[in-house]
Amino acid sequence: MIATMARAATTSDVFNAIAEPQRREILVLLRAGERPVTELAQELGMTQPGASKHLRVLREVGLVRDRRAGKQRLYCLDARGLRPVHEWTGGFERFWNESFDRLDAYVQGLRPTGNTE
Amino acid sequence: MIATMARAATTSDVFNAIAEPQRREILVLLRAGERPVTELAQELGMTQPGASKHLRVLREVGLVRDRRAGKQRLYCLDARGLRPVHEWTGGFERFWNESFDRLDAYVQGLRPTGNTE
DNA sequence: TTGACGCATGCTGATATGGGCATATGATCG
DNA sequence: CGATCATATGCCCATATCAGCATGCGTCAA
Repeated sequence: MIATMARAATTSDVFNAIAEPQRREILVLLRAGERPVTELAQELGMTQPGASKHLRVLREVGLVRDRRAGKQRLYCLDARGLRPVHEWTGGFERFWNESFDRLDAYVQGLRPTGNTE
Repeated sequence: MIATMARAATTSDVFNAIAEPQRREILVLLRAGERPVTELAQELGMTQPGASKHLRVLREVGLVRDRRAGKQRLYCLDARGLRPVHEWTGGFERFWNESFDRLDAYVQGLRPTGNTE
């Protein structure tokens, strides 16, 4: 393993897990309660295998848990893993609240990412 | 664009930008104030080209801005882009605060009293 | 102008990823 | 047991990504 390691495995980090838009959508959907794979896949317009793969990643970082229910497997949210992310970003709160010296003016013409959900 | 698109470009999404541990470290360092590339590279134990590349990604999603200062190029934080992330994760706050009905028990590594609802 | 310095880029190699698809695995029912 | 739904996996492909290295480019000093 002198390898070059292109990137830390997505499966090992919550930050990476939620870097995927579709995985974020899954999490949002699961706020409404546990759901079987097929239903999630359908509501998000992805294939069943696709949903399963994303769910696996989410499960491996602990953001979701699964439970057997007959033939189905119900996935439910375990958002505790998101807390570190919330806190980490929170560490920058004062930097977007305080109107920087001249930062505000400087950046006036920029367009924030604005990707809210 | 018939492509299979393996993943949304990192450069287009803040979530992706902060999925990289080293980039997060850069952001943390920049809270202390603007810094030239070489200094960042040195403090984070990465090569100068490496730092430049990460800084580029951060710049393209708007998390940092740069300013010429003689031969140097000073990078400074613009954390506003982190706000959406903070808010998105915040949308899950109640899920890690409220002690779920039986979630708490369930997850604490034990079996519920057979009370499966 | 010539260097030296500071930083950005381009290129390569190894690997991680996500999507599509076919198929294995599991569980339920007749 | 065999048929069938519900999921998980394995494979392949195209692409994204990261690290290392060499090099291009702009700036400042002599």
